Amino acid sequence: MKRKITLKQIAKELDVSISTVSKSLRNSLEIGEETRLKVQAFAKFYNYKPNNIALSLKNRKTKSIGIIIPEIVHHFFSTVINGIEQVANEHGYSVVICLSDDSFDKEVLNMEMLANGSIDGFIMSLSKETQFKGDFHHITEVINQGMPVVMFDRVTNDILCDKVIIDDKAAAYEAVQSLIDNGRKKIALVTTVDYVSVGKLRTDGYEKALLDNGIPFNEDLIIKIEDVDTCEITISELLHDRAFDAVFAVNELFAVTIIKTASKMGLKIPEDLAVIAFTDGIISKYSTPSITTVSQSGEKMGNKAAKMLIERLEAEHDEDEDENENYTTEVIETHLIKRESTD
Amino acid sequence: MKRKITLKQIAKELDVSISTVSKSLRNSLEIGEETRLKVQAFAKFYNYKPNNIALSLKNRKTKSIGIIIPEIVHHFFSTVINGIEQVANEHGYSVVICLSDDSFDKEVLNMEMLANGSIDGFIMSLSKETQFKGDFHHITEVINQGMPVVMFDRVTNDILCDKVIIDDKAAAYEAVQSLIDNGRKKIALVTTVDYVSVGKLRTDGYEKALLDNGIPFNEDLIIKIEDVDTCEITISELLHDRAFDAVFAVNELFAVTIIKTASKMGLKIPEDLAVIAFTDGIISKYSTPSITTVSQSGEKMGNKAAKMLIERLEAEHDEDEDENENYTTEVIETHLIKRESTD
DNA sequence: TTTCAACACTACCACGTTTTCGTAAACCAA
DNA sequence: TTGGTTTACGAAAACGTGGTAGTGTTGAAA
Repeated sequence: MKRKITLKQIAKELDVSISTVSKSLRNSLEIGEETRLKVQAFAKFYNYKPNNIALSLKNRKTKSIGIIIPEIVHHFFSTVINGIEQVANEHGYSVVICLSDDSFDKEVLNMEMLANGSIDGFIMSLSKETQFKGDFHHITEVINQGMPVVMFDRVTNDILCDKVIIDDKAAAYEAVQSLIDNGRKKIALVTTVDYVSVGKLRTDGYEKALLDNGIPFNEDLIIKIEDVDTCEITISELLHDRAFDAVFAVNELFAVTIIKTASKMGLKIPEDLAVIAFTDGIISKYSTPSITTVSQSGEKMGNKAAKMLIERLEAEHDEDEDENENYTTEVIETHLIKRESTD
Repeated sequence: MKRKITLKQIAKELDVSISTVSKSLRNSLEIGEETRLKVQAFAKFYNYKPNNIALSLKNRKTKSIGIIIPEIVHHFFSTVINGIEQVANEHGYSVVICLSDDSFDKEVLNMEMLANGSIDGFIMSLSKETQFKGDFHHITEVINQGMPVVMFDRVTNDILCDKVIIDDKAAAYEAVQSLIDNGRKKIALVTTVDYVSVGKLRTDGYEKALLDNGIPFNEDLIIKIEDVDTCEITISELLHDRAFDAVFAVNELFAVTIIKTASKMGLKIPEDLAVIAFTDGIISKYSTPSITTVSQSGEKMGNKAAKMLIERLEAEHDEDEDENENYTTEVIETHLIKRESTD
């Protein structure tokens, strides 16, 4: 068990000073060729690699970026991480991931833990509880300390920073419009209890599409679901009354559950019931019938978020005191992926 | 934009020495109460938090653990990360994640990047390419430097370290046995090209179950699939001949594809074709019909792996030179989750 | 012979912490 | 007063690195 070798050890071994070793390895001209080569050979032999921690301390840069998301076992978030990691890696950054479990306290804790020097900047999506509370002091604090933050998907207007989102309202509008175009009149919206920003926006889009097409907006057709496992009853009752002939679900889990319930009742998809879901994940693709979805390219969001963050990190160096923080909000394109659940 | 405050700044501001500040904050008795309280109040007011990087450098401990996995957009791996994160968090560790994309080079690169001080230990699952090449020098090197490594799922016998696996062979055996118990005789195995260790083991279990039940092992019933998207043809041909009445698939993607293909051909599941898949993910749960699977609790694997690693990290401190590395291999229990795709 | 540059290298500082050791001042007993 | 202990604090080293500013030697030009 040989510990990693340091400059100091090399210096001692070769009987030169630490600086000589350091300079030799960086090919400085101040060092004579003989010494330089000797040091380099020695370093190579012992596989010398500078210690990241020491470098971080010295440069005040860790070359790693912190990601805070509500959960990781979720296709959308995994793809975002994937997207972030790609760009980060290209630029020599590593990613540190913390999960908030949709809890405010964990989000705060994790941010504080990472903010004390561990990372150079944050990419995050708000936890449900944080959105509900509307308490963002932990984020402002981090930003005030000069640490750049990029928010994605679940963002808030209360914080000024770079953001990456999709146009939830427009996407929902498009989805509902396509149902209407196919002759559907009674379109239900299946959503979550809506303190989460995106749920609200999607509902807005749904409503607008209806109204623009002269279809009255009916509160009874908005089904709010707290827990997926208990929603079957509600849905089957409504289906029994043939209260609607199409469904727009805010996520694919709701969609697939509805389809399963409807199928059990003998309804044909899409003839008797058309279904569109938000968020394109694996379930939609492999469900029977496969589900038409609104794509929400997590990878692209991740790419973009990482790019924005890294750009800001590298820029900071130069400007320094230039306080014109022109934050931008990037909107990622969505489109409808037509599959078997619609005609 | 106020930068984070340091001990030095506090010291200067209060006109005491750095050591006094440090000691006051750690409630050392050597410091008089008056000074101590003054310092603490000041520190609290300016929200002083020790710098993690400096602490890491001093303590030679980063309190973070590195995870290297082939990909993150994969339910199994997400759950493992989840499991690791839970335990890590409880013990005050953060996790740094790097993706190998199943590439040997990226795996090596990422490990080298993290090994230079960024983390205290690794939890990893081998990339396909690494398993194929059989080149593990990057891992031995890290271990030789005294950095503990825990491998999970895709492991190798060529490396001595702690491991967390499931008994792939036994699990496959159990699955196939259950098909046989239900009267199936012509059982196909759908697997990947098998340089990945687990594929091999599952095949072994499949074979053993057949032989133990006096069913001849038929090479033609082993279907090796390179790419999911192109496998439909192969499968439909075989199904057409009614070459088999049951399928054991090494992952749920294969399983769901088979079910879709069979359904299109008018076959009834499970009457005409029973299906069991390895790896319990969301697809199996929400597919129609839902798929019977071998559970492979990623979360438990993650929990266990993290526990093993952290235990070793905390222990190291004491023993130090005690070289009796008694590595263990933990086997996580699996069980069959019966769903609609079998009778 | 002096001076000046080039060369080859070393000293020192800073990054932020903790910790060991040291020491001045105050107090007490003899 | 002397010697010893306690109280309250400070100096400095260490972790590993990298940059700036020296320092001393040599050789050559003035």
